[in-house]
Parts: sequence; C-alpha cells; structure tokens
Amino acid sequence: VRYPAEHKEETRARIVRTASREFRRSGGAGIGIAGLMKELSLTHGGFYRHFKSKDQLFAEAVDEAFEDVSAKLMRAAAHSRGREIEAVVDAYLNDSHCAHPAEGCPIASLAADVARQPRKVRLAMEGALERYAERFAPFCAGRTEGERRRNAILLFAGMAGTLTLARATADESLRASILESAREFYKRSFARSG
Amino acid sequence: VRYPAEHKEETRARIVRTASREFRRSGGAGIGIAGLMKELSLTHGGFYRHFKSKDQLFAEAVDEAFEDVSAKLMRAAAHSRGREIEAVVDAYLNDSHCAHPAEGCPIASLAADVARQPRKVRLAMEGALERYAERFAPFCAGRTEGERRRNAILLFAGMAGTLTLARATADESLRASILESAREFYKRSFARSG
DNA sequence: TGTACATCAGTGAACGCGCGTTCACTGATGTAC
DNA sequence: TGTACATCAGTGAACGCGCGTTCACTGATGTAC
Repeated sequence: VRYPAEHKEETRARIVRTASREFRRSGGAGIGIAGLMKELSLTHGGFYRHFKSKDQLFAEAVDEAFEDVSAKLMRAAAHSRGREIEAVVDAYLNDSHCAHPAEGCPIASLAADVARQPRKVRLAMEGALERYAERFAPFCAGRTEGERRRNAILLFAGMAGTLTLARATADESLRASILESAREFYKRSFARSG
Repeated sequence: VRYPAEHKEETRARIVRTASREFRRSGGAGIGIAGLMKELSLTHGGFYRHFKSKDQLFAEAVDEAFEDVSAKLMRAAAHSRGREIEAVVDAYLNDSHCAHPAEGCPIASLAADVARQPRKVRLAMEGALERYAERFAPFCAGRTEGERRRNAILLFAGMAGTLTLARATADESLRASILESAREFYKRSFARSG
C-alpha cells in the first residue's frame, strides 16, 4: 500500500497523542505497544517505522501532555481578566481534572514514573517543566523573574502532589475537601495581588 | 522442614519490609514476586502461604512505608525544641530523601500508582494518610483541629509533589534549587509561630 | 521409650499470558525508461 | 502510452522473556498412642 505524502507524519502524531492519553491513564507500564496500536486500528509491527523504542515514545508522549495541559491552563488564564493564578488554580485543582487523569497534568500522573526512567526521558521532562515555568511565571507573585519562576515551579509541584494524593484517596468527600482547601491555599500563596 | 513457632510471622514481616522498599524504588509493576522472594533467599512458590495476592502485599507495603517514614519524621520533630514543622520540612525536603526513594515517603513514590489501584488499596492509603494527618496536625498552623489537619495534609501533599518533581529532573542543581526554595516556602506557610 | 503419623513453611516445575522487539512479506503507487 | 521496477507504511508470525499464580512434593519436627 502506498500512502499520501503526509500520511506517515499524521500516523506518527496520532500514536503520540493516543500514547500521551494512555500513559497518563495507566502509567508507563500500564499500556503496551500492541494495545496502543490497536486503539488506532493498526498492528504492533508498524510501530517501529515511527519510533525506535517504547522509551522514545514515552518521552514524546510526556512532552505532548505538557503542551496539552499548558495550552488549556493558558486559555483559562487568558479569560481571567487579570486574575490568572486564581483561574489556573481553579482549572487545575478541580473535580474534573481529578477524575480524568488521561487528559490531565503529566506531573501528577507520570512524574514518579519519569523519576525511574533513564536520564534521556528525565531531560525531556525537565525541558517541558522549564517551558511551564517560563509561561506561568508572569502570573506569579515574586519580586524578580527568578523568584517568579521558582514560584511557578513550586505552584505546579504542589498542585500536582495534591491532585495525585486526592486521586489515591477512596472517599469522594475527602477528595473534594482536599481539593477545596488546596485551591484556597495555592491562590493565597501565589497570586500576585495577594 | 519444621520451623519454630514465630518463624512464619517473621518471614511475613520480612517480605512486607522488603516489598515496601522495592515498591517505593521501582513502582508497583517494577518488582515481581520472584525477585522479591529471591532477595530474601526464598523461592516464589512460598509467597502464597503468606499473602493471597500481590495486590494484598502492595497494600500492606504502602502501610508499612507510611509507618516507616512517619516514625522518622516524628523523631525529627521530637528533637526540634519546639520548631517541629521546620524539622519535618528539613527532614522531608532534602537531598538524601530525594536520592533514596526506597526508604522515603510513599506519597511521593507510590501515590500515582495507588490512584490506579482498586478501591481496597486506596482505602489502605487513605487510612495511612489520616493517621499522618492526626500525628502532624498538632505541629501545624491553624485555629481549629480541623484546620490543622487540613493543613497537615496540604503540607505533605505539596512536599510529596515537590520531591517527586525534583526526582523527575535530570539536572542536579535544578533539583537542589527546587528543594531549597520549597523548604523555605513550606516552613513559612505551615509553621505555627509563622 | 519407641513408633507411626500429621503438620505446614518452603521448593521448584508448570500454567497461560502479555510484553518489547524483529523480520520477511504485501501491495498500491510513483518513477525510470 | 506501456512496462518494469523501487518504495515503504503497515501486516502478522515469531523470538525470548518475565509475569502472577497453582500445585504436587519435601522433610524436620511435634503429637498420639
């Protein structure tokens, strides 16, 4: 079968997009190449025309996840009429994000996984994190650019830990209560206006 | 072979202790029954005399990890001459804890894993978390017991996320800088005296 | 005191299964002549 | 215009491997008589 010129690129992008969702849902070991390709109505053999290993796909999928979530949060910030941190915190620490890891923040779902991966994967994570910090620093409290960037990282690290812990909980109301008090805390701690 | 009366109990405890370390190091899927038993110079078949499944062991191992870390942190608090939160934050957010997940906090290494487990495992996590909150609440800022407990949970959730993110980083100095600014932030936010 | 038997923590072969990866192959299209 | 050939995304069988779990078995000791 011969495919149109842009076909390969599109397939590759579809694999990354699906992998990004599935890894966030099930962890790096929770979904295999065969399952991933099947979800796209392809067979596992073709995978290696696009990626040299599962590890490489994992790194790209983490990157895609960062871009995905970052775009959503930036959109929330843009519609906030100057209360960007409040909007970002509300968009991050809510029941829907908690209930849908597959479409959510990769720090919350994959950071512990990434920590166990080879340096190459951790570098991809680090790059994505730096981009996060750069984008969100302007909305954060802090007297210098460096301080605002450190605060942006602290904000996301803290929110991610809170979201993950809420997800690890069994009781629905405990979960909601954790998210609620965290929203209040992170807004108070990181919003520019105080 | 016939063993002394307390032998079985001791073997069981050794399995849980080893599993607790190995799961924290490698994640729930990162170590198997055979590997675990081999580390204790036993064979995999005997495992099922002690546990009905790997899931059951995982739940008990998470519990053991909580007790382990909680005891260390309470010890740090006890030696702090009234600056308990400062001592706990220093004991949690340091390079050594970052470098040794196997002996470290299970929220940081296993919460994302637990979030994907059946309700039974999440209940075990929740119970352990409540015990954490109860123990550390007295050291936290807050006007009511409820507020102090909510703060204790926010403190550990935030610190765990920060530690996990630091571990997922590739650059040693970025890691150190994240930990340092986080220590300052969490002390300032949660210590009683301010 | 001596003998027959029950106990049961631990052994190691075997089960079915899914994993990541490789590879010979397919076949519709583009290209060379 | 017609024919022979190259391309290469995708197919599906096969690889070796490790997984969680089961099970018939072992054998030193405790117990019954």
